[in-house]
This record gives sequence, structure tokens and C-alpha cells, in this order.
Amino acid sequence: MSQSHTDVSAEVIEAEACPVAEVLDHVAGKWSIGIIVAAAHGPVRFTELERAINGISRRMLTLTLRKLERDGLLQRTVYPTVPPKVEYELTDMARELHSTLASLTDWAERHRHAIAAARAAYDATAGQPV
Amino acid sequence: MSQSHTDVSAEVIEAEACPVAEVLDHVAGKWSIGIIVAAAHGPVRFTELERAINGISRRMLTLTLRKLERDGLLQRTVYPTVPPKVEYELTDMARELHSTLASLTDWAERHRHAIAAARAAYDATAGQPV
DNA sequence: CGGTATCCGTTCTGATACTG
DNA sequence: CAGTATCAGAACGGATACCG
Repeated sequence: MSQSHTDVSAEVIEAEACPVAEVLDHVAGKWSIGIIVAAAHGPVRFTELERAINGISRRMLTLTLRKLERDGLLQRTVYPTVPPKVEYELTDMARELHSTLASLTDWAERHRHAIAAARAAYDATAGQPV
Repeated sequence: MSQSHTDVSAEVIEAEACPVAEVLDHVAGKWSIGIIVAAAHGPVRFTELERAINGISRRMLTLTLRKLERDGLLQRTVYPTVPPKVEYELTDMARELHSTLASLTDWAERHRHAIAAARAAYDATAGQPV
């Protein structure tokens, strides 16, 4: 990093954007948020998540779960019972993230329509339909 | 929405996660955040962004710029001067987002080490090195 | 200056099938 | 119940070259 701070902007990018981008890269997977939200109110089991998220494949659920676990956002607990039982619970860190995500949710909700409108306008103006 | 609230989780997902996921899908591109941050302190030109973000290709810059513009996050102004001049500026909506992103940045900074540690621990425990 | 077009490798996702 | 394995297709991202 820092190969010659010829201009200030570059520093801003490196100082602010990188950490977030890195985190978001892990949080912004197509399903991560859904899982964090679903696990926010307590430990959840694999199948519960599968049903709750509706649309996610077993594969993606597993992959996303692993990624979140690896990043220390999810704690995985295995109960060696006869029918296997595994519970996923948010770590403190993730719970904080969940709170933080709230303002983003809020922003998203508040501007959802504006975004949709902007998109429609853009498509109508720039990408003249066939 | 609401296809039969058999269980609460599903509703939470549909009510909260979807809009955010949708938004984050647009904001979480590898470069979107960088551009938003870089444009936060005023209108920027194409080339400025290209230099500021360092590592981005012309193609990705254009694509990301278009995406953000389409979503109404960026306003593109073309000055029909002899050497073409185009400026990109955050819309009010995007400026709000930028503020919101701050808490996420904060979270990321505060837990960066914890995440790295968790990852290292996970790799050491679960994915026994060759 | 500010793009667009094309090629190409990598990553992400989903569908399906099998297992401890 | 809670995964893992494999495969194929779509989307993403980078490099390069050309254009108004």
C-alpha cells in the first residue's frame, strides 16, 4: 500500500474504503445478511435457516454459514445427539453488526422507492427500449 | 410478500433482509464503496476516480459508475467542452448512505483484528494445513 | 478526456445426488 | 438432521484495443 501519495483522495480510499470493503465483501454475500437477521433473535438450526430464508440452496447455506463462522460472526454448536443437531448463534461481534446494519436497513427502506424510480428513469432515458 | 406466515423468521427475512440485500448488492460491488467515498467530498472527474481508486480498471470504473448512476446514487454531469469533461457527484440519497456507511466503517475498524484472529483460528482448527 | 467493445479466466450460484 | 460432492451456467473482474 501507499506507493506515493501523490494525491489525497488515494489516501482516503486506502484509509476508509478498504476495511469496509473487506468486511462488506464478507457480509454482502447474497445470503449473509439474511442469515444474520434470521439468527439475530437466538440460536437457529440448519433446517430452520433453510426454511426461513426460502430460496437459498443447501449448498449456499452451508458455504455462507462457514464463511460467517470463519469470520467469527457465527458460533456453531454441534450436539452429538442421535439425530444430529447443530445450532448457529451470532457472536457479540455479529450482534453489534446487526445493530449497525439497522441503519442501513433503514436507509434502504426509506429510499427503496427512490432507487426503483431512479432505475426506471435511467432505463427509460439512457437505454431506450427496443 | 407474506405467503403464509407459518413462522416468524420468514417474515423477518422478507421484511428486513430483502431490501438491504438488494441495496447492498448494488453498494457492495468491489468498487462501489470506494467510489462513494471518493466522491463524498465533492464532484470528481472520471480520471480523478481512476487515479484515486488505484487498482480499478477503466471497465470496472465505468460499469460501477453506471450502476451507481442508475440507482440514483450518483449524478453524472457532462460538460460539452472541447476536451470532454464529466463530473460525478453524490446525490442527497447517496450522501445519506455515506453517513450510514460510517457506522459500518467504524464497526469494521473496531473488529478488524478480531475478524482476522477468528479467521486464523478457524483455519488452524478446522482446515488443518497440509 | 471519457468512454466502449472484446476476450478470457475466476468466482458465485443453483440443481442434483449422495452420506454419516 | 446436517451436511458434502460434482457439474454446469451466469455473473464478475481484469487486460487490451479502439473510438467520439
